[in-house]
Amino acid sequence: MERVERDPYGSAVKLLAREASKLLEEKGVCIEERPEYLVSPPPKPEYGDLSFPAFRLAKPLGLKPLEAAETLAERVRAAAAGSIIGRVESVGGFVNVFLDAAGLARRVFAAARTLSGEFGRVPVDEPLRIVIEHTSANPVHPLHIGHARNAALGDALARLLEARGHVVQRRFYIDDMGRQVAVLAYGMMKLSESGGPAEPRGKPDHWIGLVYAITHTLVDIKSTRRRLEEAREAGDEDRVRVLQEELDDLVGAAGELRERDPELFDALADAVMADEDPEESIARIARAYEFREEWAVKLVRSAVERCIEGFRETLEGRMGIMFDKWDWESDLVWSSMVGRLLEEARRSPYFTLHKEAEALDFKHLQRDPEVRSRLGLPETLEIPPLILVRSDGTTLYTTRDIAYSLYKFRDFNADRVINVIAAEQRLPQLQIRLALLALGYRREAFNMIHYAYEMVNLPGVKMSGRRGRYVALDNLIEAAIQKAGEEIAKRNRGLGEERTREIARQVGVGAVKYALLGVNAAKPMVFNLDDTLNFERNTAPYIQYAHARASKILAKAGGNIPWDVVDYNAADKHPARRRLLVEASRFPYIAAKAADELRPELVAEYLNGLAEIFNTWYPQDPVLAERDEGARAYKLGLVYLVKTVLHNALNLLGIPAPEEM
RNA sequence: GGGCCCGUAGCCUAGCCAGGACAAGGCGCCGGCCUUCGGAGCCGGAGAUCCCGGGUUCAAAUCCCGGCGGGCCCGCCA
Repeated sequence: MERVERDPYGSAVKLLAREASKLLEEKGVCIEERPEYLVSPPPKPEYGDLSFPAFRLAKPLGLKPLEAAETLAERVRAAAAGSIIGRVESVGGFVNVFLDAAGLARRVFAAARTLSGEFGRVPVDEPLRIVIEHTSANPVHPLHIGHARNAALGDALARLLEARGHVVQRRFYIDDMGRQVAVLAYGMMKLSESGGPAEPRGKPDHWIGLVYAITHTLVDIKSTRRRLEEAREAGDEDRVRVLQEELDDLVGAAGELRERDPELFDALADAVMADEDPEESIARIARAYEFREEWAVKLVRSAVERCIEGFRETLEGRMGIMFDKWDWESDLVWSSMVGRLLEEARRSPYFTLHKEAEALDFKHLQRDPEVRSRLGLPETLEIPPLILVRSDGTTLYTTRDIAYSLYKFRDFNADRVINVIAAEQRLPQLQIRLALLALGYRREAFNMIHYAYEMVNLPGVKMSGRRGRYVALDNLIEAAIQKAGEEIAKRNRGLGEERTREIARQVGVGAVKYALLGVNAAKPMVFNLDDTLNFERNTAPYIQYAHARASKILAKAGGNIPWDVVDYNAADKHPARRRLLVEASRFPYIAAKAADELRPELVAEYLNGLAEIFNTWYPQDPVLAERDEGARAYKLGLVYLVKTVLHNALNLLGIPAPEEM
């Protein structure tokens, strides 16, 4: 049991790659740093299960392409004894490998059987301690679909890395020191002063979002009116026109907001309009909070806590995306961590004064060739000096983020920190790494990864948190669950109301996650709810359905598989059966690759392919009707393998796999 | 002005970093399959200047150079 091979397929890949490397090494040449990348499944089944383009080796070995392929094939044949590599052919410069299906099945079945929920985990030799910070949405409005992409990615990365044996910590950064939070707090203050409804109605973050949007819009209306007034007095026609347009737009937004809660809106409107200078009131709250004055702490924290409560309901409660730590930006400042960082900055050779403000200048640092190559800096990129402290003595977001970056390394004794943050934050993320270098934190700078993802748009929706124009993630998920429930009800097999609801939740949430994870993070995407809810191919429900079918076949067989009588020679007797075995065996290899390359979409793509192959196979090669005892046992073993892989792979993406649906 | 990302059938996506065997799937469209373990299914068909132009190579969707189109970023905002 302890000697079970976790990844037989991967071993075959490695054997092929190793023989190619050795061949080159013996000749004293070195071209490909990792020949493993050259091993791939060939385009046609008659070419075998694995192929290696041996043309590459021809020139360095001083051979003709066909000779090189034959030489390598010969070596692989010799090395293949006792492995799952069967026939090895040399065709047109390729080395094609046919796996021994019976041997492969024997090993993979044993692995799936003994490892079960752990099957697919291939631990690295030297596990790392890795922090993943993700989602970290501004706590002033509900989460939307963009945050969902962030959360789904962060969670999937964490799961993938854990499956690789790394020790992972998930953190959420609560950015409570920005102006946006001060605006929200101001709104809350005015609300309680005016005796308006000061307690959340409905989900707390939705309510907070409304208070924030109303307050922000009212404050903007007030200041726009004032500027309009000034422009009129100055007789600046063009400016008057522009401001008038802006004001009309704001008033329109205010109208929309009022419709959502007239009582709340009117209470806030009266209070804000009565304020001489809202901007100053907001700035006062921000300052008082930074200096930890009790009234401000109470005010801000209670508002932000409500919003966070809503976030947790959505992320942890609904989506199953859990966090280990919730870090408050304000704690960093109050704890003097930011202060100490500034001390260090002032002693740095890169410290400079930019006008009145304290700053770091990276001009010299970015010429360092190692810095350039490791951070991937383009030659001509001009990185602006990074202001650390305003001339009024207050800190900036990025300053605090530098302190936070160090904190993440220290608090968890981390080897690596991955920040899942929108692609538009590239420059500030780069500046943080440069700042760490400037302060002498090389290890941290080179081990902090910005995992950038592009925007998610909803068709026909222009989002604006400040104006309250957004589609909340809760509503999208709700729609997905609703639709899933209808589909389940259509099939109507007396699952019972509660069970139906639970499965609908798993299917709906899974569909949303899969849609977000299936596309490479570097691509901007349009989230089309109709497509997501289509539940056809290339969706989570399609894959979950295959899993449910597999589960059902096993259940009908009585729940246990007669492993003792499995006839492994049955593996090769049917083309679709054989193909399914090979594809299912690829899982540990794929999971390891997806983890090492931080690419959850590889798992998503793999899952879809496996489900498809399973769906092709089972109607043409029935399991339960099989008369031969050994073959039937083999097929049950295969179904078990597929079910295990589907389950575990979905789990890597944070998607549940119901037994029935 | 500079930098980064993206550009593959009507639409969406994989392949690009690590160049190789007829560019792989999905949606939509057309045609089949409910007498077989649940049809959220299966089988078949039509549909592609891989944005354009050069270059490197035995071989380019993939690498290099130059363009074009779209997105994002260049605040004492966050």
